[in-house]
Amino acid sequence: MAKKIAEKERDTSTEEKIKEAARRVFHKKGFAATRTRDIAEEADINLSLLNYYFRSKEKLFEIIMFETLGEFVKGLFPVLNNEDTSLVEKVSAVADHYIDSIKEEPEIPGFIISEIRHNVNNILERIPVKEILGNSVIVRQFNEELQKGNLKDVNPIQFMMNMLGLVLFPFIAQPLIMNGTGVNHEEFIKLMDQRKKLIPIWIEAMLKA
Amino acid sequence: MAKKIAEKERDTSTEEKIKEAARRVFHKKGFAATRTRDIAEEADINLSLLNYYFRSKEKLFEIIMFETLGEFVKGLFPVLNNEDTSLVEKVSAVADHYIDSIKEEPEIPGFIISEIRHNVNNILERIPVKEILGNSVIVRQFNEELQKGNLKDVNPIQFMMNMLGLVLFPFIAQPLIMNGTGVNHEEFIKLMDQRKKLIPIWIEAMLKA
DNA sequence: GTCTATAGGGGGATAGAC
DNA sequence: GTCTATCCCCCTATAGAC
Repeated sequence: MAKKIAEKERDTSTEEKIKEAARRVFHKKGFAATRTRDIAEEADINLSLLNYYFRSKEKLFEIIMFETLGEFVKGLFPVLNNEDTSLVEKVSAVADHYIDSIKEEPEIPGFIISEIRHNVNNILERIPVKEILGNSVIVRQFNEELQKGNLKDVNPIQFMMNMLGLVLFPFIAQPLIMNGTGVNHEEFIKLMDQRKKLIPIWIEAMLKA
Repeated sequence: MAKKIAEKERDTSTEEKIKEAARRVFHKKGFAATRTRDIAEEADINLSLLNYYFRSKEKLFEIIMFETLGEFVKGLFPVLNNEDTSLVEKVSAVADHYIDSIKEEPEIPGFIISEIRHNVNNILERIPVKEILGNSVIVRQFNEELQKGNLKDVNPIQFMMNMLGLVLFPFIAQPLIMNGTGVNHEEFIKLMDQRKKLIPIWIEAMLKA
C-alpha cells in the first residue's frame, strides 16, 4: 500500500514536472515556436514521456492554455463580486491584483493575447467569461450609479475596457515602451507600482467626465 | 527598351506580390506558424521564387516586420509634432488615426505585440522610437502645461501609456472582449468609433485628476 | 525569371525493450 | 513508467533545366 502511494506520487510528480515545464516554455515562446524537445529538456525528462502522459503537443498546450486563462480571469472574480467595496475601490483592487501578479509572471498577458489570436480549438468558449462579467456586482454597481445620475452615460463595456486597458496595456506593450522611452526594467516596475494608486483616481475622474 | 521596362515591371510585380502575400500571412499567423508554402500559395507563385527574391523566410519576415513597425510608429509622427494643436487635440487625433487605420488592418497591433516578444533580431533597435517620442512636441507641451500648474504632476510616460492604452488595448484584446461581453463585430466597431470622441474627454479629465 | 525535383534536416510521435 | 531507436512527414532551401 505504501508502495502504491509512493508509485502514484512518483507518477504525478513526473506529470507535474512536464506540465510546469510546458507552462514556462509555452508562456515564453508560444505554441508554434516551442518544440516538444524544448519542454522535455526543461522538464529534464525523456521526450517520449511527454506523449506518454499527454498524447500530443496540442493536448498538452490546451491544458496549459485552459489553466492559464482560467487563472487569469478567475482572479478577477472575488474582486469584481465583492459586495462590500465601491466601484472605485474595485478598480483599485483590480489594479493591485493584476500589477502584483503580472510582476511575478510577466509573460502571461502577452501569452494570452498572442495565443488567443490563433484561436486554437476555441478554448475561450470553455471559459464562462460572459457569465463571470455579465452578472458581476461591479456591473450592477455601475448601472446603479448610472441611474442615480452619479456618472456619465456610457456603455459599461467602455468602463471595463478602460480599467483593464490602463492596467494591462503597459505590460502587454512593455518591450515597445522600454525601447521607446529608454527606461530600464527597474524603472518600469516603479512606474507600474505608481499606477496602482493613480489608476483608481484616473478612473474616478473619467467616470464623471 | 520598352521590353526592358516591361521585364522590370514584371519582376518587381512578382517581388511585390510576394511581399504583399507575406505581409498578409505573417500578420495573421505570426512568424513561427507561417510556412513559406502558405506565402507562395497566397501570392500565387512558385515556392522557389520566394527564396530567389528574398533568400530566406527570416529575411522576408524582417522586411515585413520592419516596414509594419515603421508604418505603425511613423503614423504618429506628424500628429505628435503638430505645432498648431493642443495637447488634448493631439490625443483626439491619435485616437482618430489609430482607430481608423486599425479598422482597416485589424491584425496589426496583435501582430506587433506577438512578434516583438520573441524579439527576432532586435528590429526595434533599428527604429528610432525614442527619438520620435522623446523630442516630440507633445511631450514638450505636456511639460509646459505641467510647469504652468495646469495639470497634475506625473511622468509623461504615464500620460503616453494612458493615451495609447485607451486607444490600442481594446483592439489587442478584441477576441477576449467580444467573447467576454457577447458583442459582435459590428457592435465592437461602433464602440470603437464612440471612443474617438470619448478618449480625449477622458484624458482631459485624467490630466487634472 | 520561373519551373520541377530533390536534398537535407528538424520535429512530433511511436514501437518495443527493460 | 521510463528508456533507446527510429519512423516519417513536413518544411526550408537549393540545384539545375528551360
